[in-house]
Amino acid sequence: MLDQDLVSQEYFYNFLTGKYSIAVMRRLQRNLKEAGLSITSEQWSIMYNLWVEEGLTQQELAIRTFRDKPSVTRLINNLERLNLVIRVNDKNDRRSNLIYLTKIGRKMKEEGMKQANNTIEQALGGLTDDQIALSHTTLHRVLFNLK
Amino acid sequence: MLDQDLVSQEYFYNFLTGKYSIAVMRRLQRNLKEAGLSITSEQWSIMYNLWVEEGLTQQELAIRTFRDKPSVTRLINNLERLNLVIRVNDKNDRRSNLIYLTKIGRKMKEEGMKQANNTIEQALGGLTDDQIALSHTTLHRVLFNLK
DNA sequence: CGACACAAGTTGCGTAAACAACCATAACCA
DNA sequence: TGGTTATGGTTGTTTACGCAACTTGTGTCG
Repeated sequence: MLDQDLVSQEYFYNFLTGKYSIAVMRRLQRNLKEAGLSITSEQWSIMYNLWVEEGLTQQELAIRTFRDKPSVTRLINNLERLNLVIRVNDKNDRRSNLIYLTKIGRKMKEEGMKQANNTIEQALGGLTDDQIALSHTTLHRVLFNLK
Repeated sequence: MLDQDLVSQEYFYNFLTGKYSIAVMRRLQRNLKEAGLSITSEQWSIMYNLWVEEGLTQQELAIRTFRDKPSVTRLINNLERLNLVIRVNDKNDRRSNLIYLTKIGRKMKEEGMKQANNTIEQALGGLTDDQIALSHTTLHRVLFNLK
């Protein structure tokens, strides 16, 4: 491969190294902070899934956030320390923890989603609905390919 | 915002939480490992920029990889320990370090780029050139918006 | 029933991240 | 020229990640 190919394919390599994603997550982090929510974007991703559905197992959260089990264990540890979620041992399968939001965690939903939507608007500004929809298809395929 | 909106907009929130990027970077990591290259995907992103152009400052590497200065400092530390790069103090501006590849680092280019291209092929399999080009436009805009 | 595979979660270790504070050198400009 | 500002890099702290190894509890099947 020639050097000029390296450069012309820069987009692909930016994708490989997470450049786009770093940009988006950093902005989300900043927006959350400015809104007075002291959670990280990673913690947000757990909270988001619980806002959609409570009582998920850590395993299920790992799948939905595409993180591994140890990462989820530690994210839940930190969220529990912040009094945003609690672990409830599953009576039917004592291996599992079911994760529930606390009152504070539930109350955070409104502002948390607002900042998420802000971030998305900032990221996608100037793009048409068609462009966005097509990228959706593409990224969905990427996830399917790599799963 | 209603709960069903949460779900229908799932794509956006996956983007926010870096789900796509995690998938790609993890695959790159795996491909590198299977090819016998013991570097992380983050280290790869530094090496890639040096394969394109040697003698960059850490500041310039930070901009090109969209990472902050401390991250680059530590990535270079680790790459130096692996004997893949060296810091050379700039005679003209003694604040700067110019980063050069070692022989080993240069030799790694071929296999490193091969695995990167493998990863991209795996990620984009089944997508048309048009789809890919459009996503390129979209992601480029995202970066522009958030820069 | 009991051995064995499997699944959920945790812990250990090395690496990487953001942010803030800091040092050294260079550039600016009054 | 001398003080202020800006820039390149490092260090400290907390958080997060990936992988491997481990514990505990469930399911399976001879």
